[in-house]
Amino acid sequence: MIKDNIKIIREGKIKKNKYIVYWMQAAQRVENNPALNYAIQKANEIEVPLFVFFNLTDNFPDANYRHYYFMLEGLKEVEEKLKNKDIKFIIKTGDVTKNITALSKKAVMLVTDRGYLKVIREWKKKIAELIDCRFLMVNTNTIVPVDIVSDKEEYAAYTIRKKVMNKIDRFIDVCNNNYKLENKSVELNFEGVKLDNIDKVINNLDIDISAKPSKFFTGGRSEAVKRLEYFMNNKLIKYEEYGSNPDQDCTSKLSPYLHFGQISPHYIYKRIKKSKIKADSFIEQLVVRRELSFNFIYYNKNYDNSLKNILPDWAYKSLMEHIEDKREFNYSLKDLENYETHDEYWNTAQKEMVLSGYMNGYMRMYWGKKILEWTNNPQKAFDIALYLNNKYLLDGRDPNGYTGVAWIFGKHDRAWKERKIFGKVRYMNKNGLDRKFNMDKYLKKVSKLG
DNA sequence: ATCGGCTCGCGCAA
DNA sequence: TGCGCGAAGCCGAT
Repeated sequence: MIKDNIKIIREGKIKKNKYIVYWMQAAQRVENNPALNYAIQKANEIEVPLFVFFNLTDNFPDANYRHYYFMLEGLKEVEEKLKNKDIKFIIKTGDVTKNITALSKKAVMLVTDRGYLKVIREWKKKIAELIDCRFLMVNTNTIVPVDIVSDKEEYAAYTIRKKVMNKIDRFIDVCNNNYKLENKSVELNFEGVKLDNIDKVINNLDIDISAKPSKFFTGGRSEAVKRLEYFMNNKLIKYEEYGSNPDQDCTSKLSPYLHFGQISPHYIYKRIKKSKIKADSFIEQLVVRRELSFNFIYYNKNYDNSLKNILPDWAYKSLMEHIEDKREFNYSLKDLENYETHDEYWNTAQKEMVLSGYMNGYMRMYWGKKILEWTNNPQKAFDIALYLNNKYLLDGRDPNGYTGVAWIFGKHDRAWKERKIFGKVRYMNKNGLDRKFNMDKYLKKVSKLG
């Protein structure tokens, strides 16, 4: 295990006690899970049993029926896979701080995976103050840990590219699979939530049910691997040319699985490399763009709220200089949410997201640029875009999502020719879509969704 | 169809 | 200090 891949959240002696707990949160998988591996190794070394714990929190910000359903499908697979390894898996509802604190009382140490969202980091900080055993986390969801890549918020992709690419080799092998637990019997005096019936589990949660589960995505690691193999065999070779093209279907669609940690980026990277297919532009997405997103939300605590503190000065200043510019169209959240604008391409993109939980990458840019154009205040536009993004996309509430929305407003981008509303922030329009793509084909594709 | 200019600032070469 | 260049562009000139 590589030292740099582990972070001690709370020091503390390793106590003589009943068990080790792996609190699974960001890495919802059994395979290629460095945190699980670490916990198993430690349990064997100290000669204690181990169990895996998952806290099913019903007040996770912006998470709704759609997200919970996909997540629980994935957790059901985790349950089966752990059972095959004779590792006990306990899911509990309720307050995460209380639950983890209670479990820690009999724990030799507490191991968790590394989530980067503010809400997760705050949970851990709070828990660290309440417990008295050792508490550490293992990096699982990026290949290179964000603070090893860089010690500051990066300006753009070109400033982070070298920093991350030349560290991949150091971390790529942390996710091996062949760890076996030796002490298997754990005595626990409580029962966890059963996952046999996902609908029943969801009915018992107090969550927003307005976004229904996606018919086009099934959660779980095996589904993710299936998609990866299909992508490699059929799409990867064309990815560089057609990957961003809305009239093609040329992407991996692995982002929801990566979001929930159902598949490891290390595994994807290795699998792609092993295929020997030239995949520079896919690796650019998987590694450079992805690590840039994590860098942004790790070093900028305003990632979900204040444009003033998110954007480079030139972009914020420029948008503000145009705040009084007349907007030709001005839509309410309801108009947008129900895809009722004058713009058929925009409506289609929004519809794709609402119906499927996914939106084509290029259309995500166009979609966001129009929200900026049609809203009388950039901050309001940012809030609306983030709200819709997080509500409907299965990969919403992800570092990539926050970064993608910020990009619309100039983050990680450069200045362009001055124009109305946008100022120097990059502009996009319908002509660009018509020029580059067969948009009728995209419209037809989405109309088939329902 | 293709191309240059637009415009800012980081990082690196010198 | 100067220079090259950057997530996916736009627009007008040729």
